[in-house]
Amino acid sequence: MSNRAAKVGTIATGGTTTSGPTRTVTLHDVARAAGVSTATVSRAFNRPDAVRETLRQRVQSAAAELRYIPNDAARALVSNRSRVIGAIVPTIDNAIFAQGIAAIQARLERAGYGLLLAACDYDLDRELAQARTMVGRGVEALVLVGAAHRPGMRELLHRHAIPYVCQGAFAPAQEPACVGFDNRRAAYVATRYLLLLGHRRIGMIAGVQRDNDRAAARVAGVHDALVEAGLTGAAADTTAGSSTARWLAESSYSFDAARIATRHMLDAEVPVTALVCGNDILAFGALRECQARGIDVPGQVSIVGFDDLALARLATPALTSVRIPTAQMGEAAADFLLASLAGGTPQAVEVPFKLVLRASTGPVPAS
Amino acid sequence: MSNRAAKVGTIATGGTTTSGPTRTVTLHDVARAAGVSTATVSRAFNRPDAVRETLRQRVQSAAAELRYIPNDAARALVSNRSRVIGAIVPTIDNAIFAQGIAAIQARLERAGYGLLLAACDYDLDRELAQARTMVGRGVEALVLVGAAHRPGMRELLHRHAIPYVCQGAFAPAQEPACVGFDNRRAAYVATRYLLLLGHRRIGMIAGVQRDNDRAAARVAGVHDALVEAGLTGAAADTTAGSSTARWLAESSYSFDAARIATRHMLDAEVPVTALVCGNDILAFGALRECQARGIDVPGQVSIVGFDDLALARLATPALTSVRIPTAQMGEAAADFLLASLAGGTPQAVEVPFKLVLRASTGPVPAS
DNA sequence: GTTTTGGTTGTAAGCGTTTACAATACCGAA
DNA sequence: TTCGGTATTGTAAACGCTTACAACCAAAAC
Repeated sequence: MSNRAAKVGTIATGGTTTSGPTRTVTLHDVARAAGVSTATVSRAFNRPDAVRETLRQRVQSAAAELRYIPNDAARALVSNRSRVIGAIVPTIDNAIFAQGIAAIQARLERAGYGLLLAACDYDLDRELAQARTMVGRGVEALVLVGAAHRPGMRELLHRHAIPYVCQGAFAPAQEPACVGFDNRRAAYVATRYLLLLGHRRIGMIAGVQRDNDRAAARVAGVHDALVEAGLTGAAADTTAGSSTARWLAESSYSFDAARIATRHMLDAEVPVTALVCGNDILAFGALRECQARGIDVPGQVSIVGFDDLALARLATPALTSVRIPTAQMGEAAADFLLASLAGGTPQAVEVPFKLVLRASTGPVPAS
Repeated sequence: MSNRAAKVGTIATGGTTTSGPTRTVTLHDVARAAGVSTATVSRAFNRPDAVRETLRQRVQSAAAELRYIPNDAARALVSNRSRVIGAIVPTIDNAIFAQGIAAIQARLERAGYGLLLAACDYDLDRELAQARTMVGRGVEALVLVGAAHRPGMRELLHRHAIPYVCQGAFAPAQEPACVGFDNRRAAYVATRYLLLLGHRRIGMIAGVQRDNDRAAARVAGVHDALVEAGLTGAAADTTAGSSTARWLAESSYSFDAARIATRHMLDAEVPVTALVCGNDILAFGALRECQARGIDVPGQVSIVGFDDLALARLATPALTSVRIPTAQMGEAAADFLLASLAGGTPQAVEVPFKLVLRASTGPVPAS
């Protein structure tokens, strides 16, 4: 990148005239104004102790006077360091990701890095295309969400020696560069809780599994618990809609879609008494659908969400949900990258999740 | 920016070996492989019709073979175009801004631009510092939130001839480059509604006004309506805590802070029967505080929010709130910038707001 | 007094692209 | 056949900055 037209204005007088945009102020201009070489100016900024106090001061004031702003494009070109890191998330408009991005941005800013952001809308092909663009733009590292990506992604990152970290899923076996939690176990834990409450007819409203390993892992976790409890065949297909997976409905992550999915589940021959949802949005949809039908939650149906959004505790009834430490995860992801850039080889980090019990879950109804 | 170490690997064979990162593939490499000059390769990419079909093909396949990715830092350096736009928002972790960012990013991506993002945490000094950094990084344009900024901001943008747009506030008189709505009028309309319901003791839980012109405008809007109704002196100080502004409490945008502010307002000698809140987060805090005290909403106190977050309609009671078309606003902001970059001089655009009536507001209690 | 050493500063060579400008090739017209 | 004109292509000069290397200077060491 580089500065657009800029300003030198009145070099001679050095006055702070408020004239319009003029030529860009370059290292050269500062050097001339300070009466030194460009090398000295560069050093004065990058390795202050390598230049004599007096000169440094002269350079600093000349730079300030001229309102010099270094051109990072030139700097990046020669030093091969852009000081920018990229992040590609499924969507920005989901508090989970927004919080993660916020944490990452804050951490990176403190370390002097900028954040280039893109949303792939849960489309891995698009994710790869965006990654390519970002590599072209010179990002020094990349934050990705989830452990599953197109094969080309690994190759791209590898060929360009770009450090990266997969956020939101802890799967060191599959992907050593990850920071997250065990989605499968979290879903398992949530389901176990329902089982403990006596529920046997447990259904799941899951997110779309295609291109989403977290959604798939959550389905697997619920399945694990059900199988363990002898409630479904171990070989049950976990593809939504398959004849063997009556307990599972897939839905896009939208409130209204979730209502529809819930409707189908509620209309089944043998209605469920509990619902595990792939995330809180889905859970709210399920909750609303139940309420619209006059089904009491948790009296007749218990609902468990996932993500523990801020609304979870505000809803009525307050939603039982799996809490993820998003900010902590974002910080850890940023630290992971920063460590890689510093030449280290950071280890995968697992953050804890926690099932937060609230009012949307209760014992299985007597009937 | 530029690519980090990369790959040439086996130029001779051109094979797709999966060797580790090697030298960066440059225009030169492609030119050599295709047997043409670098100029031709460059043209083949940037002005395809300026180079013969056969050659273009040769170049394309050579580039693909080598997995060439142009170095945007070099391109930016010489062409003075980074194809990156910056955005500085108060916070990413607020659905209002997240949605705006999402819309902007999507629109920019379609136009071939990247999005560099930063959050200033409602601190205008920090905003200015981040803007400087972004200018250094070479952003071609900037999206800001709100119409009020430090004086240095205008100067910076002007000197560097960087197009920008202020989002979230429509105030063409103060700031011609804006896309948003009239916060003051929106707050006025919300208050008028409460007045129509018969409320006379109306209070406001506002966001921190310092460094936040939207928050201040909303306070002004409520004030306008109160004055018009003869409910407070026209000269009333709108600074929270001032002796003349008993109707106003300021709070940071957090649920818990809002509860505290509400508590104070509720404890006043003459308790309010209605509360206008600076945003929905504050409204939820107020709602919760009321519920915790056994105060019925809207039976005893009516509450109006601002922003109409997704949770507004999910809360119990559902929240009456002012809806802002965030996505539309984001798109408009992006279009504004794109138009500026194309050399045009786009006009300020005003987007509509709408008071969405729900269950948290009702007629003033009989008492 | 001369040499060494170490700290400062300047010189200049790139970094990978774009793009004026020059050079060349090809076309049809005269 | 020759000439002007029009496509194509190549040559080479930036773009603004970092940094190896050389040059220099003063103080310390001999």
